[in-house]
Amino acid sequence: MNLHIYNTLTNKKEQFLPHTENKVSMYVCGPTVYSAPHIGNARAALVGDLFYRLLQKLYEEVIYIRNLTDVDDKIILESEKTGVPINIITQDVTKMYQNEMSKLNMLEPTFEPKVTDNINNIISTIEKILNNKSAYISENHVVFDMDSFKDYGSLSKKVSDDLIDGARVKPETYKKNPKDFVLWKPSVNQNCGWDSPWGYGRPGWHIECTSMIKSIIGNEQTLDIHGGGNDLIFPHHENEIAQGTSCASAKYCNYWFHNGIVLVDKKKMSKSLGNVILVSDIINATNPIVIRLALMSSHYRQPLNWTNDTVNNAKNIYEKIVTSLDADSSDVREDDNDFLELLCDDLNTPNAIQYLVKQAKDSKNNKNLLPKLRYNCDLIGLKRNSYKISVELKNKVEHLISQRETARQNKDYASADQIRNMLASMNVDLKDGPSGVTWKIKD
RNA sequence: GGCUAAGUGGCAGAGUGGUAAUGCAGCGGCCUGCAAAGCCGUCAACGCCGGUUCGAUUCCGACCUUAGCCUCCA
Repeated sequence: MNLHIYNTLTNKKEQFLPHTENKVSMYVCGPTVYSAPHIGNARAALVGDLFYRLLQKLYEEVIYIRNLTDVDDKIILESEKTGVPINIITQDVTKMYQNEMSKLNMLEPTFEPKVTDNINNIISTIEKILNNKSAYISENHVVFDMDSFKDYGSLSKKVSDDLIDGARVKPETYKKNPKDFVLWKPSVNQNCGWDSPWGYGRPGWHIECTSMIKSIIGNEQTLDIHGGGNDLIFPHHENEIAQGTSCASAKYCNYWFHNGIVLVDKKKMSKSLGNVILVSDIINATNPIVIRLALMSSHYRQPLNWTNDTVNNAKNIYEKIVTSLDADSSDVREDDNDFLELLCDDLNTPNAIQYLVKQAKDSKNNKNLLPKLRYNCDLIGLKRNSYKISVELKNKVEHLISQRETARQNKDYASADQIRNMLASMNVDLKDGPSGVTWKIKD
């Protein structure tokens, strides 16, 4: 089975071929840990997670790297604003992020590097770039020299002059060219800086990714897949290509994927608009697996407009699948290549979900489909929530149900309905089926 | 202004050179004390204008609209 990925580099869907047979390396830009994760962070992580799950099915060895940016102006700003020390902010947010991603059933990446653990690697990558004469030192900054890199714009398809036409590039006195970007900058903040050959300072934004990738896969290796939100294409990933090409002789990366952003009311989520939806807000109100499904409901490259309907839709689909799975307590699994094939088509999750719904429906008349349905749910990370139902709760529920049954037999429907409402308020869902009453905890 | 995408029923969202899945909502029915679930049936859409073609929603071009990027951003 061949995986096809839409490559931002070529703007085409291409067959994926790993640089080294049966070994795949993938890097996905993780969050800057300065504030609580939002739904956009979750979407990016989910796309990485789905590619990772798929690659693991297809290849023997898969390295999945997702970084944590714990050095950044925004973090320093947050610390100055709140008075909370930088390392406390980054630790707390990191914990929050990891915890929430795990609730959304994201697999742990193979590596989860942090900038603060990689300062030496970053310094040595910058030295390589300087040695290759692709950067210069100016006013205590190390600056990437865009004159040394002719392919700039290959990813974003932006022609050089357009960048200046926007007239929003602030010309800095230490830059020879407005397109040049900072690899290392001086730091006045005693709480955020490291000694370097260029004085006390800290890395620029872009260099960390390249440096951490190279430190894991090797400086002269080509990364197979690099992903992230499409708002990172320019300038972040463009700059990564520039520096990643200038610190080694190998090609930097073969395949680039970019996920669309999450819109709220058809507008980009942003703090200034005040429409940011936090992961914590929604996974407390809704089953995280439903949220996961909702995030998969549109193709990853499309913008995803987040509305109540997005969630309701996912809830309904989840219910259907779960109802079918509940029909059988077995946990036999069986490969389903038809399903895998849908995912191999550039991660076509809407199609895959459609397939699942149909499979769930068909399995009602054909129990032989259940092992495949289970396998497919596992593959995309749709797991059941396992509720710990205490003995007390179980007894209480069953006692109330038997009271209700008595009432029903006596045609005392007012009491029966009252008990059903009481159970509903305990999050217990009743169904009066042909073979008696069944109940479950609502997800 | 430049660049990149996208425009499908009430909503969400697939797909295709021969008029179009699926889910939700709606409507009608079966079932039910009622409900939920389930089942059956049903209504309804391819931005606009040209071109290519026997035939386009699907390919090509213009236009319009929307979103994103060009400044931190997943």
